[in-house]
Amino acid sequence: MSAPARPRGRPKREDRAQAQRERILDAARRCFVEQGFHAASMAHIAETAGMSAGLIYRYFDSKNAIILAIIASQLEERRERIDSLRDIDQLGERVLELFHAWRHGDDSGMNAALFLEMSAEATRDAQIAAALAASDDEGSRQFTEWMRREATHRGLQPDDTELQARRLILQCFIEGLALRAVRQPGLDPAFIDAAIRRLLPRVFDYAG
Amino acid sequence: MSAPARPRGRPKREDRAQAQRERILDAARRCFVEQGFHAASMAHIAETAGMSAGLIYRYFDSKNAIILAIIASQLEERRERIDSLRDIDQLGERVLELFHAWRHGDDSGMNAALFLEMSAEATRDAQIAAALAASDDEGSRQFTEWMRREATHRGLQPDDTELQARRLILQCFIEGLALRAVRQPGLDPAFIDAAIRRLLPRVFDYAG
Amino acid sequence: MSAPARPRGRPKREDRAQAQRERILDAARRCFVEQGFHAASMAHIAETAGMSAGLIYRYFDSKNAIILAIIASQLEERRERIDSLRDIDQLGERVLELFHAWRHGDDSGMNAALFLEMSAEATRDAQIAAALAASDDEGSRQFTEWMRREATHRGLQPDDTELQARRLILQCFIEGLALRAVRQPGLDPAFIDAAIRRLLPRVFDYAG
Amino acid sequence: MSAPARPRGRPKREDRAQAQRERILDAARRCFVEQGFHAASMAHIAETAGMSAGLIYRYFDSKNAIILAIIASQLEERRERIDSLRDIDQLGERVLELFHAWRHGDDSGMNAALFLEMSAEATRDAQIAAALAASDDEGSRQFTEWMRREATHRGLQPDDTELQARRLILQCFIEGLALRAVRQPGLDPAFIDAAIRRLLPRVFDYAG
DNA sequence: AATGAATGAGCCTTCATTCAT
DNA sequence: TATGAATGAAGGCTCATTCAT
Repeated sequence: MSAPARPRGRPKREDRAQAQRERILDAARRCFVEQGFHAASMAHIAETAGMSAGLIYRYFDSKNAIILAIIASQLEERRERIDSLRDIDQLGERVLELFHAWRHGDDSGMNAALFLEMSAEATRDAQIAAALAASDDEGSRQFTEWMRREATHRGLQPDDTELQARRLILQCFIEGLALRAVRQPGLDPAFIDAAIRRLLPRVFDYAG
Repeated sequence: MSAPARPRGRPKREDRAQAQRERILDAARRCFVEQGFHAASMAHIAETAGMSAGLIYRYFDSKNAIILAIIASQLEERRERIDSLRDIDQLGERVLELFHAWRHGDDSGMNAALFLEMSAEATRDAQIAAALAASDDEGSRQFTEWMRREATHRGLQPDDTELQARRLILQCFIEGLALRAVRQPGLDPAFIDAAIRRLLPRVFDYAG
Repeated sequence: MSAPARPRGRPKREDRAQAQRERILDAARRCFVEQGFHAASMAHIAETAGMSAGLIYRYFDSKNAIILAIIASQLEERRERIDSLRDIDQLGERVLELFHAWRHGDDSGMNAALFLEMSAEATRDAQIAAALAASDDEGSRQFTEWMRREATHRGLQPDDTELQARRLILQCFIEGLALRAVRQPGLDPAFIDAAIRRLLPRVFDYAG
Repeated sequence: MSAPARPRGRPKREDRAQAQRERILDAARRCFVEQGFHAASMAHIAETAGMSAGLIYRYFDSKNAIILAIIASQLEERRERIDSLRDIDQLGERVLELFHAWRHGDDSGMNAALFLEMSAEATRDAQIAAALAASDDEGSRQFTEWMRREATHRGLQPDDTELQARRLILQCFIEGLALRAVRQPGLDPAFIDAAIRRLLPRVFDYAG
């Protein structure tokens, strides 16, 4: 009864450590975005985080551990993003928002270049590959569930094959937007909006 | 008979130099695919190319110059790919072929991880960004032209806005497949084929 | 009854400090044996001692001070070992016991590798060199005295030159056993026992 | 026929590489003697060798490889020392010479502190332990053979147990001298000579 | 008295690049 | 043209030591 409480008094130790970890992750994200995983040095990350290089190693075992932590945090965000997805009308907005976040980065450090690089890195790092695969699996399941609920809500009963095809199309389209965000930073969002409005009704079989 | 008949009396000098450059680029492509831009060392590239590290610098100013040259060569390939695109029925096949090449690599060293990494690199390197942007522009124009010809051939006259939306959707979908190739190397091609067969008719407004 | 009766009213302060010092020295000995002087980290010593790294510095000025203290404590042990040496028949047993202690370590942390390492360190550290030299001097004197008593007891009167030669031979043999303990950890003690039984009578001129 | 010759012309490549390796080993030996294995930095070794730190890695895989190479070279020397051992009268001289070399170092870098430290290191490094064990085995065999020849020459036929005991006594004595060389650098060689003259006849059962 | 967060110097190693041959 | 030895600048990481709490 008294254990999980401790709201008052002193959060201290644990909390501070967590704050430091966040500080490091924030700095690392910024550096990775600017320079890439390999080009960003621990010294630069430390400087960005406003601490000594050695101190980072009290909170992370290695540079690779930082990369993995960043990946984990981004996966967490994606989970929340899908979780909070309401009806189908909101989907388009959300995709557009994602494009914005990818281009400019948001508070959470979501960024398209980082997304691409970590994906490429999966080819060479088994830990990263495993983390991404696990996350993709969960994300797919989550999104498929959402699609099913949506369809039911509209009185439809699409079979699983159908749903999986829709999911793959959407997933590729959205992830393809990450590439656009990176390679065509000046791309007009209105243009993307138009494409979304054209694509979604056709994918979900309803009159746009 | 004796080779493609080099214009007589012509400087064989330049040919040799060009051959050396190709040899280096081939080796570099292979190394970059295996290890990534930054992790691949000049020594390893030289070894793969069967020459000394120093010699590479007679043909390329720096490691970065090699990266740029590889990007340029890949753009060239894309041009050819679009150029040789025939009717709309072929489009699906081609996309599937591309997915295969991305996953397993083909002779030309086309590879999804490399594609992602070079895209991410554009964020940090102006030269790369410019090269990619120029190529994307050309590719878009090329593909739009192809779509227009196709439509005309089928007795339609889609307006430009329409065509651009279609192009963006397709581009994102295809480039998104690069991410799938990298993050989900075990993905069944038949599944992708199904998605393509579902997507294309809807994008191009014809009965699949 | 209540412990060895600490002089009444005396500062228990100093006792506690002494206890802490011992705790640290014990831990350090263990770590040095396992990893060597330089490879053993203060953090590891602290952990082994069950205290924080910072606290060690309240009791020792530096890592080097710990090393010196350990050396001093081992010299003290040697003094006791020679002091308690009875007749010549016991000498062989004692040497064998020493070999065992060197190989497996005993409570006091006596260990051959540590012995060798501290000897080598004397080459580079004047303080260590001085401490070892002083101790060796005392040990030699002590042992020579013991030999003289022994001889007298058996009705002999060996001259000093004679005694010094014997001492040097024995000292080298015994210290050489430290090297064997380290380089040949599987060496059969019975074999060493045989060598001892052969050597001692010849060195001390009596019928084994 | 022509292969192994190549005395004239250009030794070049191979020879230069070997010379560089020697240069590095010499420098490393000096540094290790001065500062110990762990305390000696690659930078310092490089400086002593008159080259850049990076270059060392063209000739040795790691710092540890240098240590192993030094050990190997010292073992080689020992082999030659035993090989060239003639009659028993020479043995005493040789032991004394060894003591000198240990104290002052000779061309080959033989040095007692280094000998002790590498022995201690065997406790923690399996590769070193294996190298030393193999060498000790060979050395013992070699020396036992020499003793047998010697005995035969003098018309004796000691059994193997006998020879092994003698060998162990001598080995310990000699290796113990290494400790003396380190801990008592001012020790008078005449004194050691006396001990040797007293020990050898007793160990080999002849009238000194 | 005790903690452990924090620092900064230094370590081993790698690598793009240059240059004498 | 071609080699590969050589360099020097980092890079990731460790650790003795200090200090605020």
